[in-house]
Amino acid sequence: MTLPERTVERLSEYRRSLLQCLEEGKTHIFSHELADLHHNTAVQVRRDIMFIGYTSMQRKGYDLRELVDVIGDILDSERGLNVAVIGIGNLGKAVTTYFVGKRSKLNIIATFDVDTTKIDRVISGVKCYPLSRLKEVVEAQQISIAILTVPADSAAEVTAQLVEADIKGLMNFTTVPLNVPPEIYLDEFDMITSLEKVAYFVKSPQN
Amino acid sequence: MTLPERTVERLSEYRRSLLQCLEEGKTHIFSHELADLHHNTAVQVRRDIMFIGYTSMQRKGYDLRELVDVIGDILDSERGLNVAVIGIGNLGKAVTTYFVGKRSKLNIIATFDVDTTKIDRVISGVKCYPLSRLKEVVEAQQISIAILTVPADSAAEVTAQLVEADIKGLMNFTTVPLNVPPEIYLDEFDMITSLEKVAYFVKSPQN
DNA sequence: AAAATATTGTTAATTAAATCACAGATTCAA
DNA sequence: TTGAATCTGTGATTTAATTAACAATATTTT
Ligand SMILES: NC(=O)c1ccc[n+]([C@@H]2O[C@H](COP(=O)([O-])OP(=O)(O)OC[C@H]3O[C@@H](n4cnc5c(N)ncnc54)[C@H](O)[C@@H]3O)[C@@H](O)[C@H]2O)c1
Ligand SMILES: NC(=O)c1ccc[n+]([C@@H]2O[C@H](COP(=O)([O-])OP(=O)(O)OC[C@H]3O[C@@H](n4cnc5c(N)ncnc54)[C@H](O)[C@@H]3O)[C@@H](O)[C@H]2O)c1
Repeated sequence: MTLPERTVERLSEYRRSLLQCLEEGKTHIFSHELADLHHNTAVQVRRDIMFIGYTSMQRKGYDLRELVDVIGDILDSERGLNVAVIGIGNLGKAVTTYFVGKRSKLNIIATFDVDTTKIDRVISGVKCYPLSRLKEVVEAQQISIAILTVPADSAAEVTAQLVEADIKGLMNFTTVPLNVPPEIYLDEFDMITSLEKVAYFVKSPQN
Repeated sequence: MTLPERTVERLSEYRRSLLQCLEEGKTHIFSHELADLHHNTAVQVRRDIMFIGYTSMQRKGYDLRELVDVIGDILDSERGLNVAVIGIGNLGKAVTTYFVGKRSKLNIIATFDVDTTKIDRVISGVKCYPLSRLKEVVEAQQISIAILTVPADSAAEVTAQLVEADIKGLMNFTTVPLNVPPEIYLDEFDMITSLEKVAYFVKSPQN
């Protein structure tokens, strides 16, 4: 059984808050507390947790450590997944720098570019390969996820190469919608849309 | 009447494709063509367009120019909205550089930081102010939207200042969920969640 | 100019997501 | 040790979003 997309997102968000609470020395949390940390209701939290089959200590709230582990069992791959960043410009660099070392189960282990001045450079310990070696490196290093940060006008072409290289999941930062076969999971991570949405709701408030 | 959030997002996406088609010299587009460009069905496209009250030339498809204008009437504010980027590190810099000059109705006109070495520096023509002048500058320059790219551990505090400065909309790039009063529109633009979602669906494919 | 075709706009049906409502479990207070 | 209070887990219900179905209309073909 696969979970609803929104539930997966919320679980990822919950986990971060839970880890934060653990660091602060807490051991348990109530559904309404977790709800308050997110923009969410206690029922929704309980429903999400029900989905993953975890049950709490009655009346004590959820055990933070246990819940974090259960979410990990759901979200993470046991051996972790390897990730590559394609196009190491302003955004690609920021993303790489930021992510390296953050999530133990998602490792950025390679970057790719066509700019010869960037090739072989190392950013936060991650080496930049020429795009021409994409397929070879993806295979050798078992990379399953690509983060696409190339210019919009090469996005389609590079995506074709990623498909060819047998990538399994793709997070698209560019502003053009991509086309991939259905077995590849694609997330359109679109800043312009999000900003325009904010602008719309600023202009036309809900209530 | 305000539109459903998802419809607003799709309209923003459609517009970009429509502008692209215009540049390529096309004048009309069918609902199924627009659907194919996005990950979407023709019915959904027609429904979205119905929402905004535009009707096509029967059988000729939608007039690109007209449709772009109608979407503009819905999404854009007549005089445009002013935007500030808060925290001009790796990500803030990338975002600022990228957005400046892109959308005519959304203008990044100021950035803010606490790092004295960054203050007064100009990035892509946009000046960096000390955060202490936030309220003053927001008011003077009529800034209504903030893009938050400060470190996670100062996010809450800076957000309080943004609320105090009477910002109307907020796009949060940090990894902590924020709390703002309900009249402020908040978009949690969360890369970690998106990447973890990709990882989950790579691990557990849908079909 | 009749028939076949293609496309929209919209009502109705379906599906998915969120919320309500409440029984059961546990704790606390007296 | 009874009763009130608190919190979870979940069936039932509601709401929201998507999809199906099709009449209406314009265009093309014969
Ligand atoms: N910077 C942002 O905040 C931002 C916001 C929204 C969208 N985007 C999108 O993200 C993408 C990257 O933005 P950026 O600001 O980092 O641009 P950039 O120009 O700084 O970086 C692009 C990088 O891609 C490399 N590149 C070019 N063609 C390539 C190819 N075929 N294969 C591999 N690498 C290639 C370039 O050498 C460069 O290093 C763009 O598509 C942009 O639309 C960026
Ligand atoms: N870089 C990424 O790709 C990425 C990805 C996901 C999330 N994020 C989040 O975005 C935020 C920024 O990331 P980054 O990589 O650009 O970090 P960064 O350290 O490069 O930049 C942070 C900037 O904020 C400034 N700053 C610090 N405190 C401030 C304050 N109180 N007010 C104003 N400015 C302040 C710093 O001087 C610095 O210029 C972080 O919260 C991070 O969690 C970044």
